[in-house]
Amino acid sequence: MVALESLKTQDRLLDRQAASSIRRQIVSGMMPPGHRLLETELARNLEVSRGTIRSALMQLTSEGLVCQVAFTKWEVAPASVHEAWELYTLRAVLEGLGARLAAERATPASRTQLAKAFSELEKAAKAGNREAIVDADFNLHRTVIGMSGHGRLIQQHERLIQQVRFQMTHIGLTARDYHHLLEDHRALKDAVASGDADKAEQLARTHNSAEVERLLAESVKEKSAAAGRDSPG
Amino acid sequence: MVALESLKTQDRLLDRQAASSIRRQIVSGMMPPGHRLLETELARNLEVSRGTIRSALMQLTSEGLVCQVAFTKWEVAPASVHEAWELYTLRAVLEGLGARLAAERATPASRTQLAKAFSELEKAAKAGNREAIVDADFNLHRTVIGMSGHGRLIQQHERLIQQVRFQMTHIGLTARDYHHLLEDHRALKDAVASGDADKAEQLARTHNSAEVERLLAESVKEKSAAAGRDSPG
DNA sequence: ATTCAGTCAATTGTCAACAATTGATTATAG
DNA sequence: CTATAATCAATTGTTGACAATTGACTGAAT
Repeated sequence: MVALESLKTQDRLLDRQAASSIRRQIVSGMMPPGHRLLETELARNLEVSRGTIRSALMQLTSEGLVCQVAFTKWEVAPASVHEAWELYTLRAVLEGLGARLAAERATPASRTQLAKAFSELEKAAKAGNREAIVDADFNLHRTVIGMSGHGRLIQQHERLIQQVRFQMTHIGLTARDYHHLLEDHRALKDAVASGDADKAEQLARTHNSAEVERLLAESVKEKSAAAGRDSPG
Repeated sequence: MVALESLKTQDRLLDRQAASSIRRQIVSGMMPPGHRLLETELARNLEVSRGTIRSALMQLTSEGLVCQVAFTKWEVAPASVHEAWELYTLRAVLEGLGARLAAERATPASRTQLAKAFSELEKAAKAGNREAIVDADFNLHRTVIGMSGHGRLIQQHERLIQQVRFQMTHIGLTARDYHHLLEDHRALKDAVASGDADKAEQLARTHNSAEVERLLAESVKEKSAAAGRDSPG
């Protein structure tokens, strides 16, 4: 049976649609960090009222993509190594919990779904399609979290992913080589599918911790390079 | 030097004040789970416009205290064992991360603050003041998280605490005996203050896991008692 | 008795006008 | 020339009116 799409979906509300539109533009990099958001301009472009835009901007603020200075302005959230550090440290523990619960609750159906998500990643990696790899990567993580049966975790994780994509675009964290990426995910998938909760949690955490390490390493490199330029003598 | 209160604080915005007012009423138990929230009535009571109330309700929705059914109604969020389970599992990993970071970054000043927060709990426990104990308990956890220097963690933790208090009020989880409570917190405080990150994380996690166990144990008891009433033969 | 379309009151969703605040600009005093 | 106060345009904050949607109620057809 195909689940009938709920007619009471909230997506038809104008403020949600406006938020989706602006979110896409932020996450895709079209609107860079610090970009000023004018209610009037957005209202004109999206052909809705200012009140609707305000509602959308408030949603995006609660998602961490927009910042508000009361009585003054709205801006796209800043991107920095510290922001990225916050996201990855949070992500490590949230995905750790998700992987543990997923392993404990795996069913034949969810295992199949997980295997499928992994094979999509494999396919993308073999094709070498950069964008498809990123999508499949996030989707695999989303699948694991979805298996947890933890509503709040699922929602927070989704928000986190959007923020990670946003920061990635602007921090310029280089991609890992596909072989290691694939093996990391295979191990995680197998741990979850086999019900090894401890191992699943540990793999999910170290997977993200590794990203933090790479991030900080690159940031140190950049800093020392900048210092070298500043005072080359 | 006393920090000058920022004049640009967002608290003077009417929607924030309205949200605070409604939040207080929900967390304190005045508005029970499922209680219907009428925009017009709230607007009348708080003497602001409906638009302002809408904005407040959206904030509270993003905080997990209110639910929206589009075009139909706003309600106080449901309380249940599952909700409480979600909160405590999340809390375990978030406070685990917070305690780890706090231990890594402890300074003389923050250690003093932590010691003070603990002694407040001690004082409340000795006095046997139920409400003061709960406040001091949450405040101690807040202090640890605050030491992490992790903005997103601090914000999410604050939201989590509000939700926990709300659920506690309505699930009716009985209090632990003060002795064990105090010793748990003393151990956590000492681990953080001494910079033992691994131990701090582990203590923070098990402290919360224990609450989950108690929660589930009581829920099973209630269920079997209910089953006993239903089919006593 | 039951189903189904129509009606209606209650409620939420959207909008456009108005008020308040801010930061930049200009004018003024020293 | 600098510091300070007054002014102003741009922008956000708040409101009340209007539109759309829902769920309950009604009554006719079967």
